Amino acid sequence: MAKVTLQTIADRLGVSRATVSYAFSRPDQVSAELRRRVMEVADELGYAGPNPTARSLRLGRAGALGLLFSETLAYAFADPYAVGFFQGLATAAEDAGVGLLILPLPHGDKRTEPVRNAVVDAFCVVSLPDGHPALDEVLGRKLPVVVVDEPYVPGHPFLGIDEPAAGALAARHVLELGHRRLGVAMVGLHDDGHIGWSDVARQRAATFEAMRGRRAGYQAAAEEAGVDWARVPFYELSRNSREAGRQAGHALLARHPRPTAILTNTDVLALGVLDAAADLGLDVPGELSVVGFSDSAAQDAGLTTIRQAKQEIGAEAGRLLLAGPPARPGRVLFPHELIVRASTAPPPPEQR
Amino acid sequence: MAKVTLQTIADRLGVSRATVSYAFSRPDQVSAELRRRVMEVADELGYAGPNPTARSLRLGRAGALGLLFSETLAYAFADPYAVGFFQGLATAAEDAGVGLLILPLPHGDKRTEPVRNAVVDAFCVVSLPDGHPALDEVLGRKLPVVVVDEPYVPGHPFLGIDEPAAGALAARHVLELGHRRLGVAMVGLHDDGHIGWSDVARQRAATFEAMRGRRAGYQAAAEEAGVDWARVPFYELSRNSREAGRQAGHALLARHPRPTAILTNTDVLALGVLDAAADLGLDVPGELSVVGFSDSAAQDAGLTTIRQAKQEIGAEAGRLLLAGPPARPGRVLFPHELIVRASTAPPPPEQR
DNA sequence: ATTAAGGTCTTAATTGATTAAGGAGGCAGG
DNA sequence: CCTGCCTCCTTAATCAATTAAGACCTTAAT
Repeated sequence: MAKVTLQTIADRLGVSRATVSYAFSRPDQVSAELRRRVMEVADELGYAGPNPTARSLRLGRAGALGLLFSETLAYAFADPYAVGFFQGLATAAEDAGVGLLILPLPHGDKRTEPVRNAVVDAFCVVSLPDGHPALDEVLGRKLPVVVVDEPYVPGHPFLGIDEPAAGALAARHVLELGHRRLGVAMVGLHDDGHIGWSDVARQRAATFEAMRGRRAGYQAAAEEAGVDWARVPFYELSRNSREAGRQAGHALLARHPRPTAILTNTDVLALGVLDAAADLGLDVPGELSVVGFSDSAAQDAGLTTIRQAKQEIGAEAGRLLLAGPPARPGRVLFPHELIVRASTAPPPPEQR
Repeated sequence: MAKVTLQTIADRLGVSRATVSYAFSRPDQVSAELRRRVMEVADELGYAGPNPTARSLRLGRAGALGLLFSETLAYAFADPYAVGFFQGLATAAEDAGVGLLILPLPHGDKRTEPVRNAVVDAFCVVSLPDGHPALDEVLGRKLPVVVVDEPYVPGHPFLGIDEPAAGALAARHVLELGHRRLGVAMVGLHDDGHIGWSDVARQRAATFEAMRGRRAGYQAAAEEAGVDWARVPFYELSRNSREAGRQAGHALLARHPRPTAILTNTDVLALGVLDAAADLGLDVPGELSVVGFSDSAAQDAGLTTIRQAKQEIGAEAGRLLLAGPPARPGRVLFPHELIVRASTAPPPPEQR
């Protein structure tokens, strides 16, 4: 019951290892009769087929794409946006017949061996904070890399949306409806677990590039409309969950004067804000407007949101990595659009 | 710019390859000075670090777990139950510092090379139909395997719930409330894309073992309560989506006499049935009771459902595969429980 | 009969590392 | 001075395959 290799079979049959290899991988190179006997002996010995690792080594292809998420996987898959992206990527991988190796980013510490030891042909990096050690590790592997959403790495393809523009689009929507008392709830700005109010300095210091840009878009649109951003209550979350959104909603809606429009970072958060509004008996959109982001969980709730092509981004990432070398570096920005549903309307008249 | 290996560095420095290997993997075996020079030259040559494939071959460990879903990945991740399971598994993998290699099951045909060539230490198989060729391929690899949900493979650990009991529990709940006019909407019985009514013969011939068992539980409970199962309208779906559930709901609710209780296979389907009820202006639970399954998307909608420990199952699967050999075969059944929420109530009095 | 062409199998190089065992040199203790 | 023990490095086996090139034999064409 020891290890069975090609050689074991070859010895049994008194032929060379090469012949057995051919019998498996190139049947026409071997007589039908011998091939039959090879298979017979293989079966008898319980041979598991040519060892994929050895094969990979010899062929120089791993047959897998490495995938790196910033978050714990358990958390990433709770986010409909991530799931959408993942579906796109998975489809591309499927079409190419390669696997998707999901790499863990160990919790707090910087143990990055999984990245160093990953048997993959290329990496797809999604939403890593600036300067995350795993990114260096990935770049050190000298394999093709594409980055999705953040951070932009000069010299490698980047896929995402124009975050400042998208943020501004969301903000401008409520501003144009006449809102002046804004509130913001955002997740994924920093990596430090902070939950609560953030001043402008902290907002600008966000370590996640995409969210930093999105927020800058909010601010730009607000200031363009004459709103003093420093006065806009800004609640930061560390988890993207409906419950977190509700918490932020309660915090924001307890302010005096109460915001008439709340911008959120994700649809899931927006749903939580809607919950908070419901808790307080506030009419949406009559007394409060809420805007989500991603159009990932917005439809059923009638949420106004920014739609981004998550699946397309995933599919394109896969294509770039699987189509060989000519993936030229630079940012590829995908379209986004404002989807107006039933969660936004002009502010009540008495609110100006 | 050719390939840089340990040997390249060794040659440059006039030392042996082994020394360079030690410099990377066992710093204490080499003088600090030499190690410094090794790193320097490695840097200079753009060495990407010890080749993981070669390393894997030599060490005999792949550092990854293979994961096989029956469905297209794009589809699997639309299912909250699958996501929950996956979270559990991912957490276990993360703790062990191994990756998760998601393998594509090519669409229609039986191209199973991805399974044959997967560089993994073990396989986790989830919800494959009876006799799926990929399963044979997996077993042929002679690696540790655990099967989740289906199909049971003698000689390998199996994780899941007691499906017939869980199905019976769901059915008995509405039967005990007094319902006699049942309707059923199920997905994932067959692999053939069929959508529409199914007679008992077809129901029993389902190729997915778990769903077959669950359905048998429904039937057993119904007959126990004196309901003629052959008369219970049974609508089969091929996709687990809210839209599919709505379609089934409309079909079932158009029957005369109209069912007063609808059992569904998944929470997502149940949500769709609720949509259909809303379309028809039916009061739930006043005029119609609906039961979901999995407690994966039921909470917000106030859905009565069967809760199963998805994450625990995933975590346990990971543990079994990563803890080495002593995973003894046999079925491990996880607990399930009935969660009664606001979607079930006694039938309206005039309905008997 | 000679040569060419196939068909079938073998030889041997190659893929890129890890690691047990051993050798050389330096230093301290007896 | 000899011995033993380190420290640092080398030798060489090993992991399990793939594949170009060549050897050998048979058959068919010229």
